[in-house]
Amino acid sequence: MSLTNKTKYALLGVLSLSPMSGYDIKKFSDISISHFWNENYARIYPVLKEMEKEGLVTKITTRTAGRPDRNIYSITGKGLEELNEWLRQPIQYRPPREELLLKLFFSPNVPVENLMEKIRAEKEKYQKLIKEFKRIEIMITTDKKTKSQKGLPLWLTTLNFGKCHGEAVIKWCNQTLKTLETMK
Amino acid sequence: MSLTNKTKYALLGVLSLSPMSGYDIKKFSDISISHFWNENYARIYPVLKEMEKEGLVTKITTRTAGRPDRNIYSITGKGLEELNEWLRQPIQYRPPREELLLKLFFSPNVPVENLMEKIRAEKEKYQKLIKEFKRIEIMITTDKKTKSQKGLPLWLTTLNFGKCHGEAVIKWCNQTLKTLETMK
DNA sequence: GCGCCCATGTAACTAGTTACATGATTCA
DNA sequence: TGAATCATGTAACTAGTTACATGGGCGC
Repeated sequence: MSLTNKTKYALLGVLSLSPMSGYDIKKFSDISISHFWNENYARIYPVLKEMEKEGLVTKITTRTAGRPDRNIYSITGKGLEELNEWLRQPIQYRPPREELLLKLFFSPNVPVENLMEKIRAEKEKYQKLIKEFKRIEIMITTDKKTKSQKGLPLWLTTLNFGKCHGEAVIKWCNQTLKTLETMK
Repeated sequence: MSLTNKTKYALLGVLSLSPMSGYDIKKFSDISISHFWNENYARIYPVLKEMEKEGLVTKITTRTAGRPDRNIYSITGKGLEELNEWLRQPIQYRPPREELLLKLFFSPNVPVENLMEKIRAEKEKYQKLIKEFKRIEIMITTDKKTKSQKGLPLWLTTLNFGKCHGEAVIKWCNQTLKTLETMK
């Protein structure tokens, strides 16, 4: 157990909900966890293969006429164990890389209007995101498939994180725009 | 101009404040920008060499008895130009990877107490950080060397980001702890 | 006819981390 | 006496991105 290959655990997490192909995993993660976690095909396919070797998942290939074959992966008992073991471990934080703050920090000679442009873009980005989070919240608390799922309270918790975080960023943007205004 | 090698721009940014050795850059960034940007020696030294080749910095080696040689790098006109060009570009966002949220999302079968432990740790982490930010704010607005610097208002802005963000996380932690309490 | 969707994958690359090596000096 | 600081660097590795290749089906 390495604990460092996070892609592995993300895939195990998705497969713990339902058996899926690599393609399905990508689509599912794009609509469910992409606001806080991202995976792409170039990682998904090789890692699925590795996991099969390790006995964490099993593969069944299905054929449909006129469609490419699908490799459906199911999580095994061993996979569930490894996932749960990882879930219980404390969070490992990675060094932050906030490009916006890095740029701001070194920008005393950049025209204030350019900085304000960036802050406005940031604000708009989060305004849209918050709307998106609200839409998702309504969707998953309404949809029959999701609203009775055991995971729902925790899913709402991750959405709430997005909301709190977004509101904080917008607040900061407003304060920063005021500060920049005085620097004109 | 690649725009993708962010380490390069971080180093140019630091060197735009003052000529420094790789070692100095590391120490400086650890105390000034490490809360939102991190660099380590294994990147700093090779990137400084590349930048010298590109004519973005120049190197002077100084000797002091009983000390290792120091390679002092100074930013050139070309380096300043490239830095400023980059600073004006819009922010490039990287795909998020929030391990805490990823774990939460897939944790319906993890004991609630374990989840609360994680949230409490997160809350404590940010409480400490906010204290640290306050300390830094007092320091840089008091210290003679920093308080009259042109960059000060922007530095305070990055600190304020940390404060807003930290407060939001703590708020979310409190709400989440309440939710988890009802799931016991 | 064009472009998107389905579906799997590889190659080549860039970014970033960890561990190691050296060796004198200073401080507890 | 042992740990930390000064100072530079390399090797080996892991993580992650971008671009490419394949080829039928389907909607506009």
